[in-house]
Amino acid sequence: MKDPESNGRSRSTATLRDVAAAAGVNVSTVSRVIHNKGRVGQETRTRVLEIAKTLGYQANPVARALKTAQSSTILMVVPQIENPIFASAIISAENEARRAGYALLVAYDHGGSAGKVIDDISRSSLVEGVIIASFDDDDQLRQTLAVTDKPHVVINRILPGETHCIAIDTRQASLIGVRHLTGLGHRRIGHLAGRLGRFNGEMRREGWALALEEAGIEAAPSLLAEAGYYPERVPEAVDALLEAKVTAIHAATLLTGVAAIARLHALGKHVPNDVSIVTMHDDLLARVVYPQVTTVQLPTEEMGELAVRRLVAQIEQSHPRETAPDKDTGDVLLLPPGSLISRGSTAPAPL
Amino acid sequence: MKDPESNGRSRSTATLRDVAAAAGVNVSTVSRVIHNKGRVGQETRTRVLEIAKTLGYQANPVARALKTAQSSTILMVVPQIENPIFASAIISAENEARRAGYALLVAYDHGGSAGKVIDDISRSSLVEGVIIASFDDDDQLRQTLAVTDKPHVVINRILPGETHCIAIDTRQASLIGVRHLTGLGHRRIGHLAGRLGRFNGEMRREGWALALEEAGIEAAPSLLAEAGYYPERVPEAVDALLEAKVTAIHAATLLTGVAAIARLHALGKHVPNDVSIVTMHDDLLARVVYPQVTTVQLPTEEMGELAVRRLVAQIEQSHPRETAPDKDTGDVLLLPPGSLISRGSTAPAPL
DNA sequence: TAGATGTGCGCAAACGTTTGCTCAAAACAC
DNA sequence: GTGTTTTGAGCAAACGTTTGCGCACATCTA
Repeated sequence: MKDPESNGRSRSTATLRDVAAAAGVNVSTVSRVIHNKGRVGQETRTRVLEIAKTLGYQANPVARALKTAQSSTILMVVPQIENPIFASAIISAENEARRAGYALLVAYDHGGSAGKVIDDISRSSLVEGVIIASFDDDDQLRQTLAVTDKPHVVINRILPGETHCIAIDTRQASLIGVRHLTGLGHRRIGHLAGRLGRFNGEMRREGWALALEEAGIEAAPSLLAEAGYYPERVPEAVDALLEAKVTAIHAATLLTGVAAIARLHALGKHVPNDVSIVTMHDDLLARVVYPQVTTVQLPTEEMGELAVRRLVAQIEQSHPRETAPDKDTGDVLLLPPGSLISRGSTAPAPL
Repeated sequence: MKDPESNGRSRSTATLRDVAAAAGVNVSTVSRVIHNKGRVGQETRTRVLEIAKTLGYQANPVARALKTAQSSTILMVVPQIENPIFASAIISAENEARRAGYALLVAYDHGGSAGKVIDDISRSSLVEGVIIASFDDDDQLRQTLAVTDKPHVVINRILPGETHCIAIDTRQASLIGVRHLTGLGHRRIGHLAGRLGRFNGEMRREGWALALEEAGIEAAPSLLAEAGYYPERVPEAVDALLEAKVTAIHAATLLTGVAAIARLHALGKHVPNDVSIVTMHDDLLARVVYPQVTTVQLPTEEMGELAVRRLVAQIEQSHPRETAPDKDTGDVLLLPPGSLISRGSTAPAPL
């Protein structure tokens, strides 16, 4: 404040002006050199570059953001962080963002509406786009998105009417999982459902029903029990399925699948001899319990990565950068699941 | 670009100038009103405030950051996000940061050195401080911190020589857990160790040894098996402990504790009748397996929250804000663990 | 040799704030 | 009524960039 010159050099990083002065050129020249933009002579270019390096020049991202109105920051809102699906999506998103030169803000939507979170953050920070995963219902989410005029992509679900969504085809994942069971000779296969009436809950239920249909089995209502994402609701649901004499359970989420195994243990049932369990998403959790869980891989990392890729594409098409525009701007995207990982929780149906 | 006036109003949010113009005052006056700084007449103040509201004025955080050299952004680097300890620390940190008016960048240190990550991000974004959790060894981490001239606080470990560290007293947590076992009459208590030689690994081992000592039991080397944080190393370690005829195992982490239970199951041992298991950190995971895991609560959320509080205190003392300086700037902090949660994985020692 | 075309670079305005200075008017003291 | 303090608000510089414009000089073409 009192001695800007020396302050600028001693305390903080060198500024464009410092470099310019040292190189005996104008700041604009330095700027052009840095960005490889405009015409600059070869010798000045190398000289400037060299001086910039020795001075350790680092462009001030804030100043750049102010001038260009691009903050290179994106926001990702998730409803849970402990959910391994989101955890892995976050990791891959952060990575991809960094690679694309963006910083990723991660916010946690406390079960409340995501809108408030976005507002809060947009107020204190300038975000250029939002990746949003939310458990809000369709209308609520649409409303949230309507308020935010920024580019956005919705992940982990398809929001009808919304152009940019990336979800995983969990119907297909369910189909694969349940087919494995029918292939093992199971006929009475229960579905430990996620939240019915919501996108993912329904998709999974449909996949289960489809597989049964394929095998010529009726998807009786008694074979369906809802537990949402809440392990504490699992015991009751499992008990209901046992009541229906199932020999196998297809769990909509890894967590509830594991909880189901625990419940069966507690009841003295053997997994997989008495009851087989199959679920989806292959995470560490599937491998630390006994028996290890048969599951269907879900491309969660791909989802996170693609989300930022698409978001960045949107952002940069509104204010084009130097990079060639990515063609990858399809609309709704439903990623196919990976393959089935057969582990100890499934076995042929008892005779 | 071509018509800044209308652009400013129509496209983006209203600017300070817009408000000033509408109120018939100078921008500086508006600025002062917004910040409650300097002398402004009562009537102008209310008028400006009103106009600002109807125009939906939102201060541009980037411009402010440029002028004040405060970006109100902090960075948190963690080595794992799927580790429930970090996950909960992240959540609480993000929350506290938001409350304090800061945005939280979360980055994932890919097992590599944290230094590179910090560099990367600092380049693209202006962070004012860093919260860092790292598995790097002491020297490496010290080096990383030395390069970064920003305020920082280290969490999840005590780094000797570093002033701002917040860790959890896992020695005490181990002590509590193992005491529970000795209280149940166990005499042969194995320790499924974390990474020995590292802060947390050692603390936990020490706590275990201490509790044994208290009970007049020798901490024989055969009672110690290292598995790090890696579930895949657990089976072998558990087998070694069984070889040593343990009746109880104290696992250094929740994850390896759960994996130990799985291994015992696989071997046909009953938990807790044959072998009791106690571990630490009470997370969802502890409650979705069978039997549910006896564990010691860890104040991980408090750690995250305190970390940003301390960091913010550091930041604001270097360039004071209007808020009164928090007194809470003690140095190394070792948070006491919570209480023992007794669940199904522990039982009295077999006779 | 004169014009036309390029090339390399400086000038200065802008992005939206914050803040020290200045100064007129209002309020007070005597 | 004059002189002094206080109050309210405008002016303008600055934060570190980016970029359109323009100018001087070099290079070509006829």
